[in-house]
Amino acid sequence: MRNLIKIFKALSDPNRLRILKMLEVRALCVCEITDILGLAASTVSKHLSILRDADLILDHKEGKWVNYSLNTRNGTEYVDQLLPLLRSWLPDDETVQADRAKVAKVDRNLICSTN
Amino acid sequence: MRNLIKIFKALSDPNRLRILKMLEVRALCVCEITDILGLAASTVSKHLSILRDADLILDHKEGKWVNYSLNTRNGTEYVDQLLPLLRSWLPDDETVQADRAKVAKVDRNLICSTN
DNA sequence: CTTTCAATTCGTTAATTAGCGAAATATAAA
DNA sequence: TTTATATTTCGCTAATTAACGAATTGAAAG
Repeated sequence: MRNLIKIFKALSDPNRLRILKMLEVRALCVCEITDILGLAASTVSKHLSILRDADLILDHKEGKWVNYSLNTRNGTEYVDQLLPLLRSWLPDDETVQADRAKVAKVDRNLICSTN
Repeated sequence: MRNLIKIFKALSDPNRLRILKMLEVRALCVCEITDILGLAASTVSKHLSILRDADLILDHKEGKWVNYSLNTRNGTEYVDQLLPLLRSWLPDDETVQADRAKVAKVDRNLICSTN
């Protein structure tokens, strides 16, 4: 019950849903997500930790970046069943579509650092 | 997005999950649920209104009682897909099992009023 | 070794939420 | 009509949470 509640809580925030829908396109680092959402980096980091604690996403370090990706096929029934559902949902949401258009264009070498 | 968030928020509380799992057994009135959860009636009423606003449950008046039931086949994709998943989850949860045992025994004519 | 920069942690604030009891509604029974 | 009872609404309090900026951590580059 605790785990399930943790997952539903993680899914109960619009910015976190936006992150998950962006990660359906491809893995992203924190500064790319921060740029697209337009939030403080610390806020995004917190959102990502909540999604990670719920086992919805995975993080893997790559140099000074941390890449986050969807935790598909992670072996826990809740996540394994919810992520495919989420993938089929919100295809026409304007915010989601705009976010995805940005994901396609974003270059982390331009976005991060040089500003 | 708004609707989906509303549903996930509704599912993010242990007492509300307990209510949904009880309603899988049969429809219940507010005082039966109140008795099983051991909360104030006003608190339970609020939980039920949150579940109803998310379209997860339905209410139908029957005399002085209000019966609540799961909103299966309600035609909205989120609820139609989530309720069956929820039904398959938490079968071994101790609290859920205890609640269901009480549901089987509860008689609203004994529980409510006469006390 | 020092600097740079992505990311995280910490402390604070504003907003949301679960809980309660008291008061208000609404229906059934007397 | 009056009384009893199931439910909801209201006002309050304690706890949780999302947001920010500042400070810290950790890896890469100079």
